[in-house]
Amino acid sequence: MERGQHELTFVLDPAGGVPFYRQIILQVEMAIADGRLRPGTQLPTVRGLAVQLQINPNTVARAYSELEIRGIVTTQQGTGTFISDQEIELSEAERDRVLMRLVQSFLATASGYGFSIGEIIDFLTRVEKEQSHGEASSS
Amino acid sequence: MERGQHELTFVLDPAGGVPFYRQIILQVEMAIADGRLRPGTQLPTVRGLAVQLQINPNTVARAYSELEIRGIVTTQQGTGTFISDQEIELSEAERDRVLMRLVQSFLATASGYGFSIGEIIDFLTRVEKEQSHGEASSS
Amino acid sequence: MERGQHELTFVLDPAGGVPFYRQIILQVEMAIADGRLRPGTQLPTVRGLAVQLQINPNTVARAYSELEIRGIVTTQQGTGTFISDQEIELSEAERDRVLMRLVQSFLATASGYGFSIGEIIDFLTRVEKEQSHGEASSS
Amino acid sequence: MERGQHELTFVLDPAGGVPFYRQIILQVEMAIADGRLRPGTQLPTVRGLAVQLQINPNTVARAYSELEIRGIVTTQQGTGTFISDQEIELSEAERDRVLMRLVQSFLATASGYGFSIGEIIDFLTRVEKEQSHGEASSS
DNA sequence: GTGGTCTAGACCACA
DNA sequence: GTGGTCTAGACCACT
Repeated sequence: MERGQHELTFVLDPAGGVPFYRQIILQVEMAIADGRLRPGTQLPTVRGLAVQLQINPNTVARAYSELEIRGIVTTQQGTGTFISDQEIELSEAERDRVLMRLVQSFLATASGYGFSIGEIIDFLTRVEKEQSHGEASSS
Repeated sequence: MERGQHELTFVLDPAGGVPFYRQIILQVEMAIADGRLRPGTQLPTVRGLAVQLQINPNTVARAYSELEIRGIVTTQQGTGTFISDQEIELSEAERDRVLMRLVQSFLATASGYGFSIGEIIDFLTRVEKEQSHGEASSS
Repeated sequence: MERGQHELTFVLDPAGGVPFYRQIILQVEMAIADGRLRPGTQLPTVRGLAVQLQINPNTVARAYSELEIRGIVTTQQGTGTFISDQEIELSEAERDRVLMRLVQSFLATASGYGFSIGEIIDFLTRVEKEQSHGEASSS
Repeated sequence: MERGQHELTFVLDPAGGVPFYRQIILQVEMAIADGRLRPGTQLPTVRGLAVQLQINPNTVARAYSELEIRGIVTTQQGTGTFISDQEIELSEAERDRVLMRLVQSFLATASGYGFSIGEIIDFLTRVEKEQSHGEASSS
């Protein structure tokens, strides 16, 4: 039985114009979002991932460094890079306000492309199902 | 689930790395595929849209010129830019890819604040209800 | 009459072990903190500052890029780098909590070095005076 | 304004780029200059301090060894590390430089959240009052 | 002209 | 072994 969503393998798409370092960042973020990467987990070493992805170590370092600035990972000189504890403690009210702002800006963008809220909800629901599916089948 | 919007409003997202001119192109294309923009309709003037979006007129001009090269719009010197008769086909997969990109970057941000997909869906559902209420009473 | 604090000139100290890019970041932050740099102001161009400081453009770019990730500056492709509008709107209660956290961690560190709160207040008061002095004398 | 603290507690700041071993060295030096650490006093064991600070024992060892090289502490095999008789002079300017560095990085962060120096001073003054109250009642 | 990305490679600092 | 900094230089994309 494959372990599915629980393994983290980075894949780069040279086409599409999305820069490598941004692809790495996105994949780390998504992996955290759906639970494949948990706080404390060590990321691949800069050099290791560079070899695996066949790219320059600087490019990996850049991705990791941006993740660190955003507080998503923590890096310890000479030790490695780890997923942070992610404690953005916000009060309930504050959380709602933040979510409101995020959603509003997202909806504005999405509706510029002609997507309706209903469509977006459908899409998210599908994504959610896939996620829980992955978790359920891998245990 | 019903699709699309009834008005055409350009929205630029400075983040995400997608260049402005490409965002404009995509939004025009999707609006045509959508039926929000019909053949013969005039697009905003270069200068007008530039002011509205707070960007350099050259950027708008570049988007329009690329749209013209693709045969999607026609420019009439001194008159304006108009949607041509050209059909635009956007497969469901195409649309999904765009939505996927939008949703991914949104989810990445939101999960950084500790919001789960479920939570976001709930929130969106609430927003949707409010909206349909608003529409119902205003029609 | 010299304009004093109102001019922004970057100075790098090769000694001291503080990396160049961090020195640049610090100087931008301090300039914002004491009002020499206001929202909307354009920073020197990457290449321009690199020449002026006699360092590699990449190093300046790195500093700017970190400032952008932190939301302190905004960069527009092909246009330049600008001080952001800095709208971190927080409720009063939230503000207090954030300040409390910042101060606590700062005090913990400072007291590790043997500084008392009184000493720190004295120091800050001196800094504040110098700032208002600068502003007053330059008008 | 009275100076210093009565207890010696090491505090590490992972941010700011100052390596751990150097932070430890500085804190020991300042504690000696301060009178919080007197000749003959035993420092925490390498292993003990490492556990307490949640860092690698090698890092503590490196700090101690550098302190020994400078003649500031003496290591007695199998017994421990002790403060030597060596006087440490820290000029006012020296102290100020350290405080300046601490305050600068703190102000940069705080001003990023929109806090002014005045506000911070007010807050610190309140904290100071509470502390002296606490001390008064507990003595 | 502006900034962005990536490479190659050197050298350093930390654990 | 780990990550961090800096350089030099190429090439691209946007305004």
